[in-house]
Amino acid sequence: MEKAHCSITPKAPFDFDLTAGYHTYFQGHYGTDSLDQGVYRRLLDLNGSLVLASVRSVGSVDSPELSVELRGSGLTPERVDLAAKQIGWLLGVDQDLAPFYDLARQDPAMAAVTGQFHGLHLPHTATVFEALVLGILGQQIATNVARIIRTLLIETYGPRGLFDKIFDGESNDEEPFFAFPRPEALAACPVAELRGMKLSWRKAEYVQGVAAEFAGGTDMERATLEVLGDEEVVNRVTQLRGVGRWTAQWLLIRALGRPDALPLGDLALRRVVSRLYFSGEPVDDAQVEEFCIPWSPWRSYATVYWFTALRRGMA
DNA sequence: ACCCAGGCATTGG
DNA sequence: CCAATGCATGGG
Repeated sequence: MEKAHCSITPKAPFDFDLTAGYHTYFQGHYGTDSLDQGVYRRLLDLNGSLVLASVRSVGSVDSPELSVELRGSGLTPERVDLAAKQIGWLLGVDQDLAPFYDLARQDPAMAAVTGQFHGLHLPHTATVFEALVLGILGQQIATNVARIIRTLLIETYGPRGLFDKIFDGESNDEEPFFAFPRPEALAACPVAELRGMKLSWRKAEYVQGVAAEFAGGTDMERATLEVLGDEEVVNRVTQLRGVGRWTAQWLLIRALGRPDALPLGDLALRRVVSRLYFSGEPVDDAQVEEFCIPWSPWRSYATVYWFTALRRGMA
């Protein structure tokens, strides 16, 4: 077991606790990610070998700096660099929040939200596959139910590594960490077995199908989708069974970091827009879409900040 | 016991 | 092309 260190300089403003916390749904632990005592941890799957990254802030919101400790084997300089890139991507460190904040200033409700959550960047998933599977697992069910199901899938089929929990120290207190399941692992898993993950037949079929697509080589990897326009990405991923416009829009936000996606159909989005802007009167998707026109081309940011307000009890 | 929750595909008009 | 329906699970 080798150890290596590196540092990352996010684009300011960057609030580490908020951003890592959003990634874990403001729970100490959510699926593959944990935020504990100011340390964000994630088991990276670097070309098939497992590296535990422990990240903490050594700067401030306006002068951010992250210290990363890596543990694993084969930590060559190239792989350390790759790990740093992945951590940076997971935490969205390169995003420039300024244009969105400028727009938010014109809206009192949003100005309050961006004031409260100043420095929140939009976290990303490690892969397109991860965003798709998490999306499917989250369809139409309550977030806490989704959390149970996602965690079960990850801890059953995800690559597992045992690591000392102490940051930058040694102890005999080892703890298991999980990376997101690889496509091959889920593709090899019969639908009947996936149903044991508290999935409906339908969702088990969706997950199996998406896994088979990615295990067999696909034209939907991030490198491929990256060069396409939003619409073209949506057209392509909605070809997959189980992936509709809601999942596709969340994929644009979470897996590709697109700034202007809008997950219409999302009940929570309707609820938060209703509460913040329509005095709690119910709104439908058409009203949400119309209302969000002025937020373009920053609708992903508006969406994530509204969700944060909702999750943190501001709406 | 019910009803709803950060949808989707399928089916029937 | 729009509306209705089944689906799994856990919490209110």
